Amino acid sequence: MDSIGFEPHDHSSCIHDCIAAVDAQCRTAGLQFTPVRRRVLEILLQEHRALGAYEILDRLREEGLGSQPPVAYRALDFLVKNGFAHKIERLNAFIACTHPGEHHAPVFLICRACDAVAESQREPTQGQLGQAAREAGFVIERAVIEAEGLCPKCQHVGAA
Amino acid sequence: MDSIGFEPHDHSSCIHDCIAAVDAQCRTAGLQFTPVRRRVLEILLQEHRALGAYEILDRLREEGLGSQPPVAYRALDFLVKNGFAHKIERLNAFIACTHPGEHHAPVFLICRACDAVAESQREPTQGQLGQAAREAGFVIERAVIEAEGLCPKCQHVGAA
DNA sequence: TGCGTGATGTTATAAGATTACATGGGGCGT
DNA sequence: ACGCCCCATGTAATCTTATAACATCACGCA
Repeated sequence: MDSIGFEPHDHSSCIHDCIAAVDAQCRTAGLQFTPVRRRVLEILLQEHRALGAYEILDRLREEGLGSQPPVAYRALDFLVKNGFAHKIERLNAFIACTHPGEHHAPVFLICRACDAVAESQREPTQGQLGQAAREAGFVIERAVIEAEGLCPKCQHVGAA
Repeated sequence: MDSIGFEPHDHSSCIHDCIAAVDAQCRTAGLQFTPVRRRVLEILLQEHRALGAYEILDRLREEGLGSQPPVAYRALDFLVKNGFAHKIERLNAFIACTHPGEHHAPVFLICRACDAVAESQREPTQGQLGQAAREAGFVIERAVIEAEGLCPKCQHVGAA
């Protein structure tokens, strides 16, 4: 799994590896990786784009795994809280983490043309955000960093 | 008006100055700074925190300036599009810009205890986000950078 | 067995945002 | 003055996103 998500890669093994990693982590952390939670993560992993909660819910419904919003939101809460998925605030949508379990300070690059989302990692307390916070005497606990623009592929297509 | 919003300051003059600055800018840019738009900006300026669209709508309603959601959303769209206000994605809420008209790459520091929001400016193409984008071949058009944590004042109160 | 904890099922509703269509007022060319 | 266009506004309806509240179930454990 690479840190940048725009390159082609072996997707089915990427899915399998992620599930296995999360499964192992849940075991050691004493967390219940239940069928719904696992399935939601699989659904998210099938795309390198963000899915809305209701999009996920639709798929769960088709599979008979639950039909009401709280089912999807609860699974997503679990995944997000434990760092297995992230919420993209800009899109009100969710995406699987590409570095499950690693120390977390995600940065997202969102392509406005093809909706692909790449996740990268940065130290939030360094760099310009950290500097702004230090100047203000502000203590950062979490940071949302989401850039919107064009991925390499889409820069060369319509070239809007 | 300072670039960091946690210090005490002369708030009524800050409001007045902002409105005057925006008014002048609208004049030169040929934009209509209508009563609803002006009032919404005033409402936002009265607080150094983000307000939801419906919170704003409630105040407009009390004043007889409009009662349906589109009234508030349209005014907010105008203000955001022209850089006089910003949307805080993390909160689904809006805040007046503290640097109206200046070249814009805002960074927000959101206090989770008192809800104060400070706005600072950074060059988005520099720093860690820019670096991540460059590595990925991604072209940034807009960036959402919102840090959540504790402002100086709240660090010394309950000390959660 | 009985209890507590955490996951699920289900109903209802809150909160945030947009679509669509009707109305009105100001500037401008004729 | 007239008609026209553009932009802003008024309003109803609807859609999307998210949560509250409460019942039930399964498991581990005293």
